[in-house]
Amino acid sequence: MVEHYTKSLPYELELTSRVVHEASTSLFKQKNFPITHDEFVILDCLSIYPDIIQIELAKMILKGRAHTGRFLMALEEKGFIKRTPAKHGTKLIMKLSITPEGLNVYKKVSKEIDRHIDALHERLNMDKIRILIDMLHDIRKDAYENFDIDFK
Amino acid sequence: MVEHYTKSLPYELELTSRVVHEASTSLFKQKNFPITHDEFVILDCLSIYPDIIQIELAKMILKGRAHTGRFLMALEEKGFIKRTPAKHGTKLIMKLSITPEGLNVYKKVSKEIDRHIDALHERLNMDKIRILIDMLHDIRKDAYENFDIDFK
DNA sequence: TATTTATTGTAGAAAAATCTACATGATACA
DNA sequence: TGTATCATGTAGATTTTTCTACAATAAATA
Repeated sequence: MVEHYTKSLPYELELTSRVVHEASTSLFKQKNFPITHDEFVILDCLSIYPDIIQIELAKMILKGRAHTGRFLMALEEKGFIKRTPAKHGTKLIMKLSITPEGLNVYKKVSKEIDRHIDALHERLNMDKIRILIDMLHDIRKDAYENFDIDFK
Repeated sequence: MVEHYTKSLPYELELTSRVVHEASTSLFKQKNFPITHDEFVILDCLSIYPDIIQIELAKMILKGRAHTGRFLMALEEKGFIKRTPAKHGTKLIMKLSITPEGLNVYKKVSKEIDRHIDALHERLNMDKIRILIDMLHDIRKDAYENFDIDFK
């Protein structure tokens, strides 16, 4: 039994996430990347799922639909993605695609971030990381089952 | 090596933390607790470290000093804590103490939260949790060593 | 054909989180 | 004694995040 909330796993997660977020922000600022951390996440998603639709993207990054739209707007204004009408099965959707400039930026930022993640992996041992990530999935599953969570 | 940032441990942490945060918010709302999640965290810290000073508290919860002051203001307005001048070694500081009403609320909320944390523990196995928490500490340590992080 | 549903764009407002700045009182120290 | 430092209180502004709302378009369906 854990005595205090601030020593519990959920709170430790919160703290760690905040620190990691701060580290990220600091890196993006220091390196003067032309995108934000959130925008990078979107580029990463698009590079994995080239055919993802906006609603799915929103679910994936756990942001609201409108909010996600804003990120996309910003990315498009910067010329890093394009939104073009396309067929998705029978439905018409806006296909999100990374532009060549977007891909450049994405690769540049990725490279930098990979360096840090690799360093982390060297410290932490890959098997444990695998276990950890599985646990994180469990925790999320648990939360979704027991609480009313939606991210609209 | 992890191929994509959104599959990496740092990002998984971020996602999980967001979900947990949402779950928390949902619980506090549903149960109509008279404090917010952040305020609960502060009560928890105070119950562990009754002699903590504001600056240390701020560091502990990873918020800025002024921001922390605001939380304390709110808690004091609600009558859940008191701030009284006191000696801290040779220095004069404001001693933060939980009022009886504050303690009641803290206990009530704790009890509810413990139920959920216990449930999580049943699913996750205590040894693994220990390992996980240690890893989280490592990750934070890593971040502090490699980035310029301060939370002012 | 008329209505409903799905996907998206985008503005505006609101809420939450954070930062900057200044002030106070007291001790430390040069 | 004068200056620096520490811990604090608190206002105001800014930034970030999120939500609400409305509009448009096209496909599904009744």
